[in-house]
Amino acid sequence: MGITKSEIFTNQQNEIATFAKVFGHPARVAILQHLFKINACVCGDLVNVIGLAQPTISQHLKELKNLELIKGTIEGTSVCYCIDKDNWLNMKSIMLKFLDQEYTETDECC
Amino acid sequence: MGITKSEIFTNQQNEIATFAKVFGHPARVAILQHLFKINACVCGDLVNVIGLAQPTISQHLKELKNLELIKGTIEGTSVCYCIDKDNWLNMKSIMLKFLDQEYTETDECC
DNA sequence: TCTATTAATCGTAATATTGCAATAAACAAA
DNA sequence: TTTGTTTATTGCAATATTACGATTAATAGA
Repeated sequence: MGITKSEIFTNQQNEIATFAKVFGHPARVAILQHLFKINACVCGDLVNVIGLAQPTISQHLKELKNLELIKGTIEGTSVCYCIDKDNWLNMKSIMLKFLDQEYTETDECC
Repeated sequence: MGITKSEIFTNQQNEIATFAKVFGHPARVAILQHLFKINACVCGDLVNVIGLAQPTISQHLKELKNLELIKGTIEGTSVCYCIDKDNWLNMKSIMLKFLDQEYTETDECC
């Protein structure tokens, strides 16, 4: 039905999935990598850098803003985007708990 | 159009997005957490543990198998699933490179 | 062989996502 | 005010995802 049954999962599981989902598109990965790389705010060159239409980029930026992974400051007619460092670290710690799970190999295993 | 323009992104960006996408559903997060937790193979109790219908679980397992994050061994009438440890570590190192990007705060930043 | 058990596949409905043209909104500068 | 620049929003078409009933396939055990 295209609808995820979030209510049968824990908050932690839904949170991990929500963060992962936003990274599940290469354009959003590219946007974040660019923001890290230039090490400063981006005012408007993302459309040229990524290569998708302006409304499409704007939509991807909105999803990143919704999770507060980036923040945008209005500078005249343009908007200045950068990584929201605190929230990025918070997300990272949640994702690391998931990725770093330990698995003790046992004989029972296939 | 619902179709991702993978060709305009780097292999690395697409790879990150592909892994992230599979973690972008709480059922798959829950399946993986269960496989880590019981620390052995699971032979068929996933449907009871997760709470989704058998065809749905089977479909999620298939996606995890496609990325080789889990492997299944046939044991009589049932199938035994466990984490593919080597490939998990490989995925982890790819994801960590993305999550661990350093951001040196500068004065130019908003 | 027949029956029960388990997991995969097929088919389909409902919903979500992606992408962009067109447009709107907000502001700077002439 | 008018014009140009930049970003957000709207609306829509195409495709993807999620979920599950029905069915199939494979095998164990009676």
